[in-house]
Amino acid sequence: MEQERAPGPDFIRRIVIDDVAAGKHGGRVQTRFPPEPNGYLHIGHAKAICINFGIAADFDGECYLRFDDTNPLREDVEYVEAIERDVRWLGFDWDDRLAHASDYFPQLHEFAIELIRQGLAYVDHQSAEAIRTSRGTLTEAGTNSPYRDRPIDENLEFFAAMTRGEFEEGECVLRAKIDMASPNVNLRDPVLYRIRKVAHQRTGDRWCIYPMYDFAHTLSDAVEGTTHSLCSLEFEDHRPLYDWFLEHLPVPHTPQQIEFSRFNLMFTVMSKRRLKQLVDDGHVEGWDDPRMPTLAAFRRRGYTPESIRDFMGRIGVTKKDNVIELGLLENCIREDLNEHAPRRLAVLKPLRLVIENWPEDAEEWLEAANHPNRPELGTRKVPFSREILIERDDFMEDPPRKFFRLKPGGEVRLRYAYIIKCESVVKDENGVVIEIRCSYDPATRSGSGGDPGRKVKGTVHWVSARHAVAAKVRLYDRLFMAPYPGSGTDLGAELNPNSLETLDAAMLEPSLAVTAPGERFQFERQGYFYVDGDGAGDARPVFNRTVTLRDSWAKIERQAMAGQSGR
RNA sequence: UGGGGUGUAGCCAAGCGGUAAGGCAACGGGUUUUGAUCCCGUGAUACGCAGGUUCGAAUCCUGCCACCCCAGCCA
Repeated sequence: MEQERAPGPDFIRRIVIDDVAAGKHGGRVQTRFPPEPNGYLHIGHAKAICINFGIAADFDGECYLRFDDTNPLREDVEYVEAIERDVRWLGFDWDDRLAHASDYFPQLHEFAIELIRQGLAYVDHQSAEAIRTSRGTLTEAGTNSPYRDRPIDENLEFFAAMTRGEFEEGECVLRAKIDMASPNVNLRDPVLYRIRKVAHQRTGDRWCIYPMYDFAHTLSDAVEGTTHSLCSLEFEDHRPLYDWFLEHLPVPHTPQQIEFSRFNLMFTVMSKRRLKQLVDDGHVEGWDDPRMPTLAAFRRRGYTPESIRDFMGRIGVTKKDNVIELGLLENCIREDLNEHAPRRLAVLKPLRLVIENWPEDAEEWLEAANHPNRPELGTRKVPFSREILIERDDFMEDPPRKFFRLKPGGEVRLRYAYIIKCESVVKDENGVVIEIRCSYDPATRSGSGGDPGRKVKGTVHWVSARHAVAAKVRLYDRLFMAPYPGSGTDLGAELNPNSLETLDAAMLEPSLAVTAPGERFQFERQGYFYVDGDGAGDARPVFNRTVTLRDSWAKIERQAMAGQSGR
């Protein structure tokens, strides 16, 4: 059944299928998700996680979580903890396959020496500046370093001295000797090792030289036994270098690098630099602010890991540049929550409504379904009384056509209760409606079946004023106004000023008085809400809106608006 | 004007020489005590463009165009 929607194998899986069939790598499949612990994981990483762990699972293989921790300057344990938490939350398990590039430092060092012995690497004493200028440009070949042809013994000696810490940072580096005239800039004698006299979060002061990405990553794959090294498109022209290392060193395995396009989301920035900027500039409250695209933020927003995995399955895996519409992601979480979230009544922006013909102190507990399409989820009771609260948006004194909510003289059904009629309105001195006076029809109680011919167009949610529970509710909208933000210089100018609306006077049905962080509900007619764990210190529960319900009335309003302004 | 990639509907994406899957969005209709859900229906004479090969091409060949990535002692 689920199978029907399952897309055919993507191009990577197709390659893996062929490899397994051909008995390549002994029929084994091993992948890895290799984050650098220098920031939080965002939803773009989720694609790589799903691909790597997903393919391993599909082929009964294994996937490592390997930290590419080769630059102690920017890395921190705070990030490794956050990354582990997020990968686990997404639903993946690496068992004992947790690794770090730093675990391989000793072997990597041996490989470097081996390259020197073969005359394929040399210690370059040029300055960083000199190395850059001699690299040439995209259209002009580079020039050889004056140190390029020094004897192997000398290189061995200098590299040993580098390792011992006898040179200062920047004094020299170890470079591969490949081809300074290569049209592929990555092959113009890339730096293999640089000196960094800083402690590493795992190896401490053991090393003062650290390997560069290409060298460390390739050989970590090879040592670990990776069969398919899956990465994003920007590493495509690093592949010749990747293969060069494998060709020239006595590696135990020869993994194959395959590149896919990273995923982009409309109205979202994904680069670590820009995300950090949002945090540092105070545009959001932190890396896990629910408006951020980090996994930690999606978690606090109320997204389920299932919905994100579903989403990743739907966007596919190709080499094509892509920018996904927000609608698809929202569809995924709505689909999940529609199925699983229990329904509740909650009034976000309350307006007092008095039922004049309801006895002063009487109350009635009405039965309400927890899920309209899943009776097995049971029912609960909600109290009804003379004074109730309805949504401000559900009343209009002078409504447009097709508004079938409450209006003067109009009738509407109160969800799970009675049909009421608006008899009059009460306004304050400024003319603002502050109370609606209604009458109710006792014959119309929900479920009573009385007078089946009696129908009203609209149904409205409500809460008994006397029984209601106050709550704090956060309404989120997209962080950016610009569909493709980040292209300009001023990120702040592209922000949506209304990305967060905090409501302090939301009123909930009493069954919501006790909730646990992490619980999800649908507030009927409004959206899905998540109980945030940051409510500490506040007696009231705090709800974050995950996503609204689809709203065809809003669409009609928008079209009407467009029709008015657009001649 | 070096090298590496990519171009199928608004957004994704199948297709791999035999006459354009699917999802999301959009639009129309039905059910409905959530204007929700659910259900039904509608979209490319056409696959970046131009030639060519072939009985037959989105799929093969040639040329062109557009877009993305690369010159960190970052990953």
